[in-house]
Amino acid sequence: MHSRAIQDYIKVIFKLEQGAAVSTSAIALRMGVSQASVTEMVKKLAQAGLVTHSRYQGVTLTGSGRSLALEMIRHHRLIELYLHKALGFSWDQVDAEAERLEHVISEEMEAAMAAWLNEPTEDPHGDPIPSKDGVISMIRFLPLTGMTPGQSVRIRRVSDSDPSLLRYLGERGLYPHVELDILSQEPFGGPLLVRVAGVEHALGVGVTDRVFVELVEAIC
Amino acid sequence: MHSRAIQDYIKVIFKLEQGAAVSTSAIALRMGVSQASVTEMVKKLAQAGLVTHSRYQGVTLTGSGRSLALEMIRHHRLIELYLHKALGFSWDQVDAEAERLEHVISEEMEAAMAAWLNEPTEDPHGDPIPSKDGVISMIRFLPLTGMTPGQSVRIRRVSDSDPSLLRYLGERGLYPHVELDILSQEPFGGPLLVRVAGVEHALGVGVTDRVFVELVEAIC
DNA sequence: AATATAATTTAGGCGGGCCTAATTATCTTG
DNA sequence: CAAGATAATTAGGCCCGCCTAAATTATATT
Repeated sequence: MHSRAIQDYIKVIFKLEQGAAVSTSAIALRMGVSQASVTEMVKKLAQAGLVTHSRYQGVTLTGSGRSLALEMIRHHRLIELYLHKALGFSWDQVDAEAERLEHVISEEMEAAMAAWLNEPTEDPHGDPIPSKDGVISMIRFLPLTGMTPGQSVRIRRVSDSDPSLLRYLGERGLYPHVELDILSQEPFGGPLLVRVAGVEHALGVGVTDRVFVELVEAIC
Repeated sequence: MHSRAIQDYIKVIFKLEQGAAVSTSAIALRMGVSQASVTEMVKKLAQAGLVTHSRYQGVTLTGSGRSLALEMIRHHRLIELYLHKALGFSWDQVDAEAERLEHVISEEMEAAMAAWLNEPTEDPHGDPIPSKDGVISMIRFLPLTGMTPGQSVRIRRVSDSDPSLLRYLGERGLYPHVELDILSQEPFGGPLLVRVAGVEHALGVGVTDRVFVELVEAIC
């Protein structure tokens, strides 16, 4: 079994990997450790066959590295959704709890939660849950920043990195699958005016950059 | 926060402590580590104010050591019961899962499970669940070994140390709160004959030593 | 092409938790 | 009571995952 540290590194590498290899400094920044620690750990990961690495070039996940990452992400997002649906956690609390639980749950617990949730495909923030055999939706949604007045959009995903942003959104009913009308965009970095369930909100760029949407087909 | 290793040691010491101080060798045996490791860790526990220790004498939990032990035990047993009731785990599976989960759940998760379970006081094996403020039932039940024919008894607790024993008991409906009639005791270490829900079973001493009961008041 | 700057790696150290082997304290018994 | 047996401790090492400081390699600029 891979250590908790290894699991965390692999998850971070997966999230940073966008086609290209990942730099050690990017990993160090995201993990909050020194670059030297990353270099050292990367050697261990390569040793274990989880990544490929050539000195001074970046790091790339191997097949088994990717599998491990997806397993951890599946655990994490299933746990988030389970805590929300079964135990009444609010969506800003679930990430921290899942971060610790994801490393210790058994296959049986994963399966039991997935069954209870009816084999779900997305977590409370709209992030896709990989299937047991490692299939994950790769759909990219559009940032709310940049939508033009007159459009109707549906929220599909929200950044889960800041609990206070989640509380802010929650208080205004801005959850995945909720529809918005884009009313207007104030200039010079001003807010985006939107209408949700008949109520208007002025959303700053710090919000709209972290909310992702799809266009709603006009009903003709 | 105390490390997982510290939490495990404290739990073991609590379980071994029966009025008297606990020897390092007893801890080593139970933890499956060398005595040297125990000596070393005991120093750390004393340092942290969790135990008192004088060289070559045993170890005794302090107030905060006892609190920590009870907190871990509360986590463990709540998790066992939750997995059983909410996720359909069988009672022989819950211990292993709880052993890992008990170290990582938050206060919120503990509270949410306890509320969902309606503030329970015993786990699936009949072991008492300490309350949030550290109160735990100290009732000792009688080993089924030694009950005399003609008595009616109610199972109250079962040793959870052997999953195969739990499966054996489960297959025969021998759960806590089930009533038995003691029919006869075969001599020379022979089996105890009991009747459960109209069905007779011959239970070996390896079973009856690990099942604990209370007498059922006769209905006059 | 030469050099400054930035990224990466190596060197050497530290604490946690474990080990074996050697030593010391306590208990038991002739 | 002394000697052997047993229990507990110390000494010295190992692996993991982290650190800082120093060296090395890549890249960007002139």
